[in-house]
Amino acid sequence: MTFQLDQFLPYRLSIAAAEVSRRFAERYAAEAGLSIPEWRVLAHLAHSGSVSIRDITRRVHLDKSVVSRAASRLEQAGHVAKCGHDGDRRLIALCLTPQGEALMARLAHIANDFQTHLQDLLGKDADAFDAGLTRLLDQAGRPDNRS
Amino acid sequence: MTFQLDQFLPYRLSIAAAEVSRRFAERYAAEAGLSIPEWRVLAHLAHSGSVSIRDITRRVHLDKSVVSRAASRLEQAGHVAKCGHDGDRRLIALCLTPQGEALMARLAHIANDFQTHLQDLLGKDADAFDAGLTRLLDQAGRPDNRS
DNA sequence: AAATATTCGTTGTGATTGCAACGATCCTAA
DNA sequence: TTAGGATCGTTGCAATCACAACGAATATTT
Repeated sequence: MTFQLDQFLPYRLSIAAAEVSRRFAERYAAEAGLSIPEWRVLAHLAHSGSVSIRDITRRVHLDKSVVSRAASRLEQAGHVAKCGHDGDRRLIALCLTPQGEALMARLAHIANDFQTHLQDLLGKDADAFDAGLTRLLDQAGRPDNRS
Repeated sequence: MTFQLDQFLPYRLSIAAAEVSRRFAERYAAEAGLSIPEWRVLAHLAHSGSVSIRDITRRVHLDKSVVSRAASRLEQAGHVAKCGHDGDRRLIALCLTPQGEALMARLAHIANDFQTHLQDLLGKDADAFDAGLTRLLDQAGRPDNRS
């Protein structure tokens, strides 16, 4: 039974993802000193308006403790404000401050550039690659409701 | 400037890789109680014969401290033996024990099944998806010589 | 309404990671 | 030959993560 690790899809996928993330993280770390969780929280807030930590946790694939601490750091940096939620006092409504919006505008530009760069790199395989990702992600979200 | 995190390629890639790895890790953790680094070291040894930690570090995309500790655990579990290298006494020659080979035979079967499962899931996009991964990985290995 | 269960965000904890020393060994050049 | 530098594997350390426990607030059940 032969087995070649470097032809094994989960391995290749993992290395590719780590490398792509590392490269992109370099850029927004240089721009704003953000960690990966901080970037994700910020990016999610950018197109979701006011959201609770629970919502972010669910949509952004991070543990709630990670989101909580990332949100605190973002708040301390002045990018995010924590307003109490109206109806449910357990919830916290996170939203971007004007400063956070300005930062996110710059980051969105960087992100879109990076995405374009990747699509160029993928060339003719770009569409099928993305379709494949969709299939893997659909399968992922299916069975467990993530604790 | 609109930005949708869940259409952003590095993010999608990262989630997909994490999910695929998690699923596969479930299987070999159930079979042998291995961590991801331990699995990678074992899998690399399976088709590389006797190798040093340095070699594994380079080919398997893990820090040398991680490889070192994984190798120690594998040795303690009896899957791997550390023989001194012939010419260079700085190097360590890692190789599978018979027990390690037997384990790896079972794991190779599990891995190949999983790979087949993923390819079925990808369907007609499988080839292009793999080609895309190759492009991303080629780009990755290019510029820096990884410390 | 009272009691119980569930959910929210935070915080504590053990394990793991990445990075930087460190001794030991080997290589290179004077 | 010998001194200076490079490389090997290990280990120490700070930062981070996953998971559990917790108080507070809300839902649900009786």
